Amino acid sequence: MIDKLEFLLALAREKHFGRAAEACGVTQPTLSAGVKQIEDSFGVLLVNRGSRFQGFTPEGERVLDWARRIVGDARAMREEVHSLKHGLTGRLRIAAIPTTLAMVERLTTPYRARHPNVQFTIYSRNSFEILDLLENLEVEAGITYVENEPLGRVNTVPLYRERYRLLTSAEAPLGNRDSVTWAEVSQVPLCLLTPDMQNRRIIDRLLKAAGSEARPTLESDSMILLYSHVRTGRWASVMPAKIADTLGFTDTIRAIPITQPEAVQTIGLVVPLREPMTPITAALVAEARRVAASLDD
Amino acid sequence: MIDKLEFLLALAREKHFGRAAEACGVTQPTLSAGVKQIEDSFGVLLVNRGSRFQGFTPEGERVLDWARRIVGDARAMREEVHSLKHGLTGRLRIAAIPTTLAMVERLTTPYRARHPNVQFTIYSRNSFEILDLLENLEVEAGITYVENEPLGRVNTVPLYRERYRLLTSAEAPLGNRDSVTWAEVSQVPLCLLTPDMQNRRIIDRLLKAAGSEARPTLESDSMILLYSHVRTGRWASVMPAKIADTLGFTDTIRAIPITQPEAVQTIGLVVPLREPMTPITAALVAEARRVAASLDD
DNA sequence: TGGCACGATAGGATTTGTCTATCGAAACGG
DNA sequence: CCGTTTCGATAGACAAATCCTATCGTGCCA
Repeated sequence: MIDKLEFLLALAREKHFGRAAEACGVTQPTLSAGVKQIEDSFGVLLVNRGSRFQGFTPEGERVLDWARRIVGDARAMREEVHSLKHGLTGRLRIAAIPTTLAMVERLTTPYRARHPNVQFTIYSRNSFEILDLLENLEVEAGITYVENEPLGRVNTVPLYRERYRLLTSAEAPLGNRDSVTWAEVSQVPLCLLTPDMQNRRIIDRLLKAAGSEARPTLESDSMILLYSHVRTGRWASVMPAKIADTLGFTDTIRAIPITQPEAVQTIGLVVPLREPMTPITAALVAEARRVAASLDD
Repeated sequence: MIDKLEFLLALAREKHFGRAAEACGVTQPTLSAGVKQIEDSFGVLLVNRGSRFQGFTPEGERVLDWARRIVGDARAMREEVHSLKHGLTGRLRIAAIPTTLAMVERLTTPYRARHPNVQFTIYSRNSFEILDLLENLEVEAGITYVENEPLGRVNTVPLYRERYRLLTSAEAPLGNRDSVTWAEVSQVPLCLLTPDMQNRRIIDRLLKAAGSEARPTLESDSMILLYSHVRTGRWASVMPAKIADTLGFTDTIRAIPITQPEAVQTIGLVVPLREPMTPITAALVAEARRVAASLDD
């Protein structure tokens, strides 16, 4: 029964019987039969199909919702029992928005010290994708903005507040200032994240509020790419203070606070709303609570 | 998998492999094998056995906790899908403490008017048993005291406040009074519920606070038995006002308010803490919310 | 109108589940 | 102290389910 529900989850993820089957480690006929069997047992069609996958029926969506919960609970059960015997082991998967990647180490390092047998997988994703991964049980936790956009059925642990800096060469215009306004920043050609990132949307909003538009000379979904450009001293960018502090720049690069308005966004850990949490997740939440105080200065 | 978890729940309930098997509609070897299989798949012993059932291991208790949730969710899923197609059907099982039995009709009558295809099963149980039945998914809802003793993982909907009356013949001592004190009540021989009932414990406590002891001439766990005795006019009792009003007594029986202290206990509907609730349970909660206002006068 | 992608179906091998019958250990009763 | 009973485990046979390979049918697209 639970296996069949996993079939449904895979199908929702892949939107394709063949790939879903592969993801479950079975053949396509097996997955088809499994889905059909659930449908028969409920007496309701769950998947609309006409020679190819066409999404779920309303009943299917409801079943999917329950399936996520039941499968998640079943995994949590296994994990908890296992950890009672062997301590914390397994894999902790986290999805984080790019601007937070440099601080993930602040969580993983003490976590690993406490639980050396846990392996990590960290994905760099935008905030929508993170919620999707959480929903579909593909990650145990996310790190993203926690107060702007609606999050869904999750628990959040605030980690720190993000403040913004203009990163630019000391020689460049504005390079000698102690603080700049968003209006001034908007006049500078910037390296920014792509617009699918919430950080970029926030910056766009702030610039617009200052009466201007963002004029990025360079966009990327990779922080390391932006970072490497800024390091040359020939490109400017707006980044969270935390990144600038963590990565460290050369002397010729200045990180200038941006005021008017002093924009503050709360970054937090996001975990599925499950009671109780899996041991691996619970340990991460505990770590986040500990770390939060020291992060937010 | 889910079937095996049901085996575990049955075993926890019956504390006996044979009876648990019977409850699941399988033979004892089948249930034994099912339990063993879960143990093997987890690599942990869940049940202590030495020629007979000796309870669960700590790991077993944790698994049991998850099993209750998973099995409950699986049932809720089935029920919800079914109700999407056929409207509300099935059986609604409620366990209520005896003193509330006379008012259950106030819930079931409007419920049935709205959902004529739902069948009811109502159990008369004490408050501990009710929580046990809820925990083990053997009833969908309970009706009991909601603020005194700890309840566990449940949602509550207050229904009404219980006040106490001395039921006695007009000819008897105190029979001509407009109100009596608990101290006075303690002097009268009473018909009361047995001490496993919370109502009885509350009355005992009130009498003790008034400096006396309960001196029941007759104890029973059945309200109809107490009621029939009191109706003769030859026995006295302390009952909630709601009962006296609902059942109606002959002219010669008086229901005298008991003061000092004016004792008030909140009675409420109790349902498992599940999100979302099963449709049948959700409808009951909705009914309870509607009825609560009109009940509490 | 072929070619192709995708899901359904058929048939057969394997695994899993369940039953009856029986065993062995512990508890019970005289 | 020794039969008797109770309870759960085990063995073996049978039935049911699951899963695979191979193939079919349909709609889509060039």
